[in-house]
Amino acid sequence: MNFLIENAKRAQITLSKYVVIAPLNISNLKIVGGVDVSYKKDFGCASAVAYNIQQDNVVTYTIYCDKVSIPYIPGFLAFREAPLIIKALNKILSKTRLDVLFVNGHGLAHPRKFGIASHIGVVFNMPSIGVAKNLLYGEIIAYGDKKAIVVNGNVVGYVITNNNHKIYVTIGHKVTAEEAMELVLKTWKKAYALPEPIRLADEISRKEVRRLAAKL
DNA sequence: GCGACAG
DNA sequence: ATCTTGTCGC
Repeated sequence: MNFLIENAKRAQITLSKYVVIAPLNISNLKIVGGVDVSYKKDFGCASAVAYNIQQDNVVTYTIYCDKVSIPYIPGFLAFREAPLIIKALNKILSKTRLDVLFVNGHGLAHPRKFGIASHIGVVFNMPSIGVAKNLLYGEIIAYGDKKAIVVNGNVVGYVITNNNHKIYVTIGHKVTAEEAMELVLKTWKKAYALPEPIRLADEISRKEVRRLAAKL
């Protein structure tokens, strides 16, 4: 089966209508999830991590690996990674609840306002936030001491810095741009390039890919 | 046509 | 994202 970009575009445009931008009320949040995928050629491993932000520790985590058939195409990352992420998420949701999910990539800072963070959030009807190391779409506008990520005149997220590290935080689903930024700042340790839930998912998925690749 | 381009 | 060991530096 071939991957048809025109069909994928229509799917994104249609699904983007289901994205909700609303306050999450992050003050009492406890379990923050993080997901990421690592690869070895066309073999990928997704990891989902549940992180307790009140106790600063990992509650549990899951892994799901499989061959991937769709290549990385800018603007269509979700079609490559979502199949693995969905499996890892279903596994972790059978063990714990997640109050919000951090996804490695963008949410509304996307040509069709439907980056992978929004995609996963809508599919699971769960609050989600995009965390990316590079910009895909949108412009950066400084407002005082903050740098907003703007798409079609709307602030969809913020650029935040930590030592030498810079990350782009955007609305995925069921959260506001300000809350997304606050929540990421709250889980971002100074020594690392990414907030804990995603940093750990990245570390676990990468180790798993290497472990399995060594057995081949 | 040219340049940009999450992971 | 990944290819890739040890090594230079804070």
